[in-house]
Amino acid sequence: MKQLRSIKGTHDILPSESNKWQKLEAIVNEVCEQYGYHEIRNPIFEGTGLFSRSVGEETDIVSKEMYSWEDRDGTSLTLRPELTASVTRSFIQHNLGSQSPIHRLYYIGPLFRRERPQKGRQRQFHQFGIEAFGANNPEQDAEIIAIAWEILSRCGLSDNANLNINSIGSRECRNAYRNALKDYIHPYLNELSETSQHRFNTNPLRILDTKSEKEQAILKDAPKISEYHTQDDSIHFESLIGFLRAMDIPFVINHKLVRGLDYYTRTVFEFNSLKLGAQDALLGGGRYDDLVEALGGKPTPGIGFAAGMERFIIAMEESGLQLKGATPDIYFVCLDERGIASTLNISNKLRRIGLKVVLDPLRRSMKSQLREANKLEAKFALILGETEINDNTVSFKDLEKGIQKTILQSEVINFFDDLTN
RNA sequence: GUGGGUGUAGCUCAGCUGGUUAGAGCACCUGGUUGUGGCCCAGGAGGCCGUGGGUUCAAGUCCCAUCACUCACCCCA
Repeated sequence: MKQLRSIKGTHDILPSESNKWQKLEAIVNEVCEQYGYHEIRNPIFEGTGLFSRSVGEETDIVSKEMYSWEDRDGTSLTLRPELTASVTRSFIQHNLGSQSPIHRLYYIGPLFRRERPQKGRQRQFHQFGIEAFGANNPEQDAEIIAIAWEILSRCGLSDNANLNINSIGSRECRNAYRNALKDYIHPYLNELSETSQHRFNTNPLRILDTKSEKEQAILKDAPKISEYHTQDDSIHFESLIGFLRAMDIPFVINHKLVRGLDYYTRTVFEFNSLKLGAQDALLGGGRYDDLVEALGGKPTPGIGFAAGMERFIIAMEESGLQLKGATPDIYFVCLDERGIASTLNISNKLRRIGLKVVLDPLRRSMKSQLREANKLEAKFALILGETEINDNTVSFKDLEKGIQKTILQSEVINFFDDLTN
């Protein structure tokens, strides 16, 4: 039989890694709550239409990367390839907008895209992200970016990440700009790559972030989207820039930053890591003022970001982060079958006063058990053997200092209470 | 989907131009007198050399195929 292994592009997060994940999740939870954002948990799969309508039929994500299948009743279902669509669906479905004018949400969870795996890119991967519905003022944009910056900082990544921001304007701005850009590109159309030629018709703005040097050269003198901003677009963007400066968040304005999902309006931004390979986008997001309405809700502005957790973890490791898992306070060494019941009983009482207690279910020798205690970096050992059983005592050993003493079994809890206070 | 690189023990790797029972370090297990960890010492376990074909007296080593992993294109977080 062929050896069982995880599916291509999926991976197991083993205990040696999971402490990093827990650390990252703890930072996300803490920072989001500090800003008044609350967690939302959505289903892993949704109706396929949700994503084609929000993310965009022509995007790569929808057109070639989704895991979709037909359910038994014939409806098309899809493993979620991103979360803004789900959160927005949820926002509309539960009519959250009428419960309060502002909704600030965050999420952590797995996503699925059928891409060729490489460093920082998996088929099942994880993102955390936030979404704020209801406010179209630039201070909301600033708050979103500030949260991103704060999380990056607490993960030790802010020194090695660049923030790029741009405004792709409102709908009327983009319509005008799209025409101007097409007029500019049209004479060079034959020199463009096949994908760019295709995008010329489907989504010409995407041509802007091509990596092809030849195409970049052609685009050098292309019109800038900022020249087509409406007055409100300009005010919004300028205000945001002022707010970012006020918060000392460093950024670069990148006129060519356009993002791959169709629902963005006005502010778009991206944090790129210097510590990653080709997949260097750590976190990206933007405003989506038309999305709620497009999915059938009342017109409601929104803005959010999503961050790649695998990429965060890699970048944190590259930055030299060493995280130790939790180590036991006490390793309970039991040397006699008659003592097992007492060992279990005392251990539970110790755990109830908040201590981490580990014991050996293999009935191994003293030497083996203490070696294990040492390996686990336990602070103390408790030893229960024949003599202790006869005396109703237990031996206490400080494994760092090597000091040992005998205490009555009835006094163990008090002893540790005193010791740890 | 398209390229490049790599597949030998749990991990990191060695194995010269094909030649006996395939090695090291780390990790793991057990011991080093009655019940005491780290260091040290001794021993042990663990490999169909990714898989399938081929060439050869002989293949971990050469050839072909295939699969997997990986990096890059692409895409994005």
